[in-house]
Amino acid sequence: MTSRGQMLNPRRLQRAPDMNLFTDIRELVIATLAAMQEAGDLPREGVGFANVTVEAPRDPAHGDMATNAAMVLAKPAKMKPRDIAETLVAKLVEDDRIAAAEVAGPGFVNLRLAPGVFQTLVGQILEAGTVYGRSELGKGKTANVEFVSANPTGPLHVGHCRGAVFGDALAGLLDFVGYDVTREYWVNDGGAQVDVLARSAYERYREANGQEPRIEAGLYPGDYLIPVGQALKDRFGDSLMDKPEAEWLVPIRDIVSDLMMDGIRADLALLGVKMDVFTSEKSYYDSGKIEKTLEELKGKELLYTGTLPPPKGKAPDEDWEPREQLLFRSTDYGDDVDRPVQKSDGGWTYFAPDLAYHYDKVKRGYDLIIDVFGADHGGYVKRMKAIVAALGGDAVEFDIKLTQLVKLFKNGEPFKMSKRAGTFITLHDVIEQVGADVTRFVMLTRRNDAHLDFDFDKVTEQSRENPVFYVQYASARVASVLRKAGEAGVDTQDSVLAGADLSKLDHEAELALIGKLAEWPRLVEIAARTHEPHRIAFYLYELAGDFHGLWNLGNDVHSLRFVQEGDMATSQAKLALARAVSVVISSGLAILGVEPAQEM
RNA sequence: GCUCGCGUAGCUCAGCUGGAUAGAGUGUCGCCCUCCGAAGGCGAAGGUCACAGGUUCGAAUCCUGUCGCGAGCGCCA
Repeated sequence: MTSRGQMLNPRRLQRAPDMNLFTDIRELVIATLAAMQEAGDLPREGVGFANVTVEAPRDPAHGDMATNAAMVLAKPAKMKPRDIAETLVAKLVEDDRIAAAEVAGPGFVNLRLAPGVFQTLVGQILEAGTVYGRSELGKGKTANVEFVSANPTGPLHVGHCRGAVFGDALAGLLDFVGYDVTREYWVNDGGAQVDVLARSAYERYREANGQEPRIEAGLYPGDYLIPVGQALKDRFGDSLMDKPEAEWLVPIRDIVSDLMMDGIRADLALLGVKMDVFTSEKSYYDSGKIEKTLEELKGKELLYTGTLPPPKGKAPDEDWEPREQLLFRSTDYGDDVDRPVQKSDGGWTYFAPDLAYHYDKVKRGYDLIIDVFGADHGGYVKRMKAIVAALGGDAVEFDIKLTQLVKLFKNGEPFKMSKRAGTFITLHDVIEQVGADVTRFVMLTRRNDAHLDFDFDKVTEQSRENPVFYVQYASARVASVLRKAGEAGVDTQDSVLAGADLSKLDHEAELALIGKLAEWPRLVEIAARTHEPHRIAFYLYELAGDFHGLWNLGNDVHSLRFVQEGDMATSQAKLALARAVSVVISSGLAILGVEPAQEM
């Protein structure tokens, strides 16, 4: 810390680490309300403050912050909103952080903060660095985010890509607010689909041995299995040729699904996604974990043998007939029907490993469990929620996020994909063409449950229309102006800038930009609570826009430029603001897994 | 038939888990570019928040119903 740091108000050291101005002022409002009760200006009986909020008004004319306290309390206090508001205003202005307060509209109390509050925040941001905005929402808690979980039957495609980016960004967000996060991939290597994979690979193996492959309908036709066939030949020579399936299915299946997983891991690495845990479905079958789980559930009376009613509303049941099955009592926990866990041939249904897997996650003791599925798996939401509700009760918070389809475009033209013809676009292709950073950011420019158009040309365009560019451009501009100032002899270290005379940041436009920075901790909390990382991306776009706006003002109003020739003190104050913007952009991008640009 | 998601400006989408005159980009129209990075800037017009009820001081937001679009729906994966 520099000696200049001592010039700052030491009170900040006692502040909460999240440095959230909104919660600070809310605490002030609530303390003031409590004092009003003390003084007899407000009844105590039945008057709680839980619904009192402090927010940034949409319209800047309404001040920096507004509270709804008077309106919320009017009814329980049996008072008129304006009466409460006026007393509140009179007391609030006594605090030196409040420059002005007034009653407005139906009973809002609009607050204008003393410029010093905002100016001080700039220094705090520089001192805190990317710690600024971390809240304690998840402190001491653990979270598990399961995502991607694509079948190991081929390379990842763009659909998986969105799930991968979303899940990883969500995990990053939870990490940022204090959760101890586990990123997990559920490997479906135990079902019939890996048998199909093995048969498909066997044909490519025959092909490598000079035979014509017999790729029947239902097998995977993709070219990606050709080198796999070659690898099998390298390993087995022709020893498996013309042998019955029973002899080669298991060894080939295990080798090939491992190979596919290697490819998937490599693709995820390209995208910058690193899983903490890969959990294998096959290992559940092999280790008897499913049987063990079901035994336990029988003890809890969650399983029973019975028959399901025929499905309603579907075409007249052709071959449907009632059968006795082992069923999971999921209707007690919000599901539509009880789910069968065992097939009539004695094998497990697909639901059985899901059940065992989620029970396992519950037992690992996470405070928060999130599944990220593609939208085509929306039908599983209720049954999964039923599992966790039945087995975890209130001890665990469980959420399922669905990611909608990605539609690919090239120059505005839809890009047709066909898995059958083998012309589907892989995640690898996308990253090769546009890069991981662009891919990640673009995937987060829509809510997870909305369709996303991904245009190969537009995402690399350099214009305001392209949010990736626009945000990166802002951080590059800051880096550029800092470089330039440094060359002119200004000391631009964060610790020095933090100690600058920040009271020089007194222009409305500068204070407004700081106001935007002040929203960061609050925004992070909302995004984390709602499990919606796209909010980070939108905020960064807005912040970049505000920054560019201030920059552009400097074209007309020279006193607003970040470098003031011959005025070291003012330059440092303004550079501190610019740097604070880039700090927040960096930490926002870090949550999303994107590197900020130093130059472009 | 049932379940889930969606429906906001011409277009693509945000919208603080109930706040004030509903925002951004793009497109359209008008003006502007010697200037820290114009890779543009400023301004204007543009809305029955699908529709109808309800909850309350207050609803795009919560509840009910209707319509439209999408996805899913018993041993498959």
